[in-house]
Amino acid sequence: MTGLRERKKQRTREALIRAAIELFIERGYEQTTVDEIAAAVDVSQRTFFRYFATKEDVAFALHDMIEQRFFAAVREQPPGVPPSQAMRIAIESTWNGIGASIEDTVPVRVYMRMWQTIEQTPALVAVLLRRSIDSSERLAAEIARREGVDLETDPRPRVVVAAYTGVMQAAARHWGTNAEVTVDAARERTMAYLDQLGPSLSEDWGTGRKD
Amino acid sequence: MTGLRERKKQRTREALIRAAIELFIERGYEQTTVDEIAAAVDVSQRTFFRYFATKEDVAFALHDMIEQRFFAAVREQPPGVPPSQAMRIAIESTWNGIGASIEDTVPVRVYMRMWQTIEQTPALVAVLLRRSIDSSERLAAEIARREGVDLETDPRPRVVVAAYTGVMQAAARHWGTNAEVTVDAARERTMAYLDQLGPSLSEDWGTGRKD
DNA sequence: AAGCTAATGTCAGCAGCTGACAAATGACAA
DNA sequence: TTGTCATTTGTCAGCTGCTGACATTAGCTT
Repeated sequence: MTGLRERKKQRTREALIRAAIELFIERGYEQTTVDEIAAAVDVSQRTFFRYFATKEDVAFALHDMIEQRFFAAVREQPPGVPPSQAMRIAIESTWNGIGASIEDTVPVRVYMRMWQTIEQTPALVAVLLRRSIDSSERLAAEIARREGVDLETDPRPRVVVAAYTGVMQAAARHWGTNAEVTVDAARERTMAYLDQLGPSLSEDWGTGRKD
Repeated sequence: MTGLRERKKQRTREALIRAAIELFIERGYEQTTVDEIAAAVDVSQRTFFRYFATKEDVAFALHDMIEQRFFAAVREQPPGVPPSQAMRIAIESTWNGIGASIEDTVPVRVYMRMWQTIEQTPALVAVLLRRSIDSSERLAAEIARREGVDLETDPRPRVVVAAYTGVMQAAARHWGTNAEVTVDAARERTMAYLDQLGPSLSEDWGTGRKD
């Protein structure tokens, strides 16, 4: 189907991802040199940087694949489903299909461990959040399209998206710092947090306030 | 009052901040080398790194001062004020007192321009967001304390904070990319976004949806 | 004035990343 | 099959952010 050249490139790319993630998990992101990753795949350092613009990029390769699925899930929601619900459903379905997204490259357990490595590495957390801005913008555009409102004049698309991604990030942070997380646990935690969004904004939390 | 040594250090520090920010605004963050900043203050590069651990840190020096004020404003809110309202008030009051926070070091207009530089520099955006995680955590702790709930078992403190900071970041992003922003405009934009939080989460946006 | 300590300078070196050019390796046609 | 062409890879040299080690300077103390 595709030429030998294409396939070879694809293989090199996946090999770099696997080698990098293995090393990152094993000895930490900052403790791993690009030279080491390149050496593990028997490729020059310069070649690594031709596949990935930065060392960070290879750390997010799996994440990128999964995110693609999420967007597809949002687009699949029939019109009429309100924004917050569409996002909720897409989030849940992405969690459920996470295996299908990456299993060709790496088992899911490896992804979960890489995720923890990300959460525990400040430099990677920074990059993660930066990337989520771009995603948020794209997502807001999709919501605006669905609802037939103008993204430039109506703040609501960006606001819902901001609130949701903010809450999701908080959830991810929470389970990302615990030991040995399963997909199920992560999904549950995420959904639980989302369910709290409405109640948390209400005036009265209805608990014994100490004043 | 304080020794000559102390004062000299303080002066060096402020000189570095001023020089750095001037250069960042003028020719961009990435286009400015640490050597240039150090040279502008007539100090060795090594000395720069003794004042600021990273080049990024000096870019956020002003931001840090203002954030301190924000936390003070939150703590000043009397008990009984619900979390979302306390945050709202503190945000507004921080905007109003922004001059008092930094005017000793740099005029407010310079801060606004530096802010735009940050927003337009992906690497700095990343750092900004990473820092906001730490702030969020501290803020959630403060909210939990005010409301007398347990931060570890009750997700609501982190969820409100996440929603609020998510929305604020979206607002900042919006005005941070426009040309020549005033404090007033920025504050208005921020508050407008926050006001949309509730409505945006409601099921029906009540607009002509095209389906 | 002498001695102590904190701040600064100098230098050497590592890691991430890039440009330039040469070498190797698939693709494709004669 | 071979020769040409385009793409990919390797090599090398160099810049920038950042750090450790050690020498030097400058403020503080008695």
